[in-house]
Amino acid sequence: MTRKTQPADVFSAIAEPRRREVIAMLSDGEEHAVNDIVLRLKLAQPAVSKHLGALRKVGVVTVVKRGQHRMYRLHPAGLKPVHDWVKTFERYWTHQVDQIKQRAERKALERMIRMDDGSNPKEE
Amino acid sequence: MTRKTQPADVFSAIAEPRRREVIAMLSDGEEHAVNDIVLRLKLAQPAVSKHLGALRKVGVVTVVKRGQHRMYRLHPAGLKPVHDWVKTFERYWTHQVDQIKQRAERKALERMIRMDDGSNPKEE
DNA sequence: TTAATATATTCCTATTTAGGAATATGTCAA
DNA sequence: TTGACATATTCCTAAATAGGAATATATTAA
Repeated sequence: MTRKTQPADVFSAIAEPRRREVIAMLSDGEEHAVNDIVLRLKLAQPAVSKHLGALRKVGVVTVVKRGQHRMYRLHPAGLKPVHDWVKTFERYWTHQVDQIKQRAERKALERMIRMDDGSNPKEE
Repeated sequence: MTRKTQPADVFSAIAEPRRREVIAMLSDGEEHAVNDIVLRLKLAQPAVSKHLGALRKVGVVTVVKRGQHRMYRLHPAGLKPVHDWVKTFERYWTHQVDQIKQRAERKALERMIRMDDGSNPKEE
């Protein structure tokens, strides 16, 4: 897992494009041996093991020993924190965008009229 | 923005916890001056400017000059790539989990019976 | 113009971390 | 046991990057 310090949270874990590739490959819901991933993604074996270790540490994949292979499988629940976080912004690109923008613009206008430059931390 | 090299994509941009705090603060949909954010999040001003620069570069915030202030506003559409990506896994933690698991286990069993150790890249 | 305020940028440094090379560990087959 | 294969780990190095300090830039006020 690239030495000692690994992404501590799932947001950092998925920031790595290769790890998203690994996730994509595992998103068929099936088990895959490390070497399958090595061949498919054309990465070095240690690199794959490290990425899988990182994903495992944040709960995005699980592993079982099966013979001399370690079979990795996606554990999608590990991605739920990301989903929940970004889902709170979903409404912005659906129908409520206009309302929100209008509210913001109205308030901004108020501020301009009042000449309130924000140097007083009264908003806190 | 922390020197020259900045997160090139939105996944890396939101990996930073402070930047998610900035996003949270802007998620009221209104404009905020840099100094508002400095005061609210208790970060140094250069740090905030750098984070805002990173978020702007990936399209998560927009900025307008207003007097001597730069007013930043959330641009939620910039988060859509993350949303779209993670949304493809939504089904896993809803109702279809069992079907997928069962299919995976059936296939895994086939592999075991065939003693297919995966050393032949026939899956490609 | 000068001073004050708001923000951005540059330089520097420390930390994080991805990848390569080599090696270690573990499992199976002969 | 020995050898082949599968995977993990360690060591090293290079790149990315967060933050601090100092400075630059821009805008407004006097």
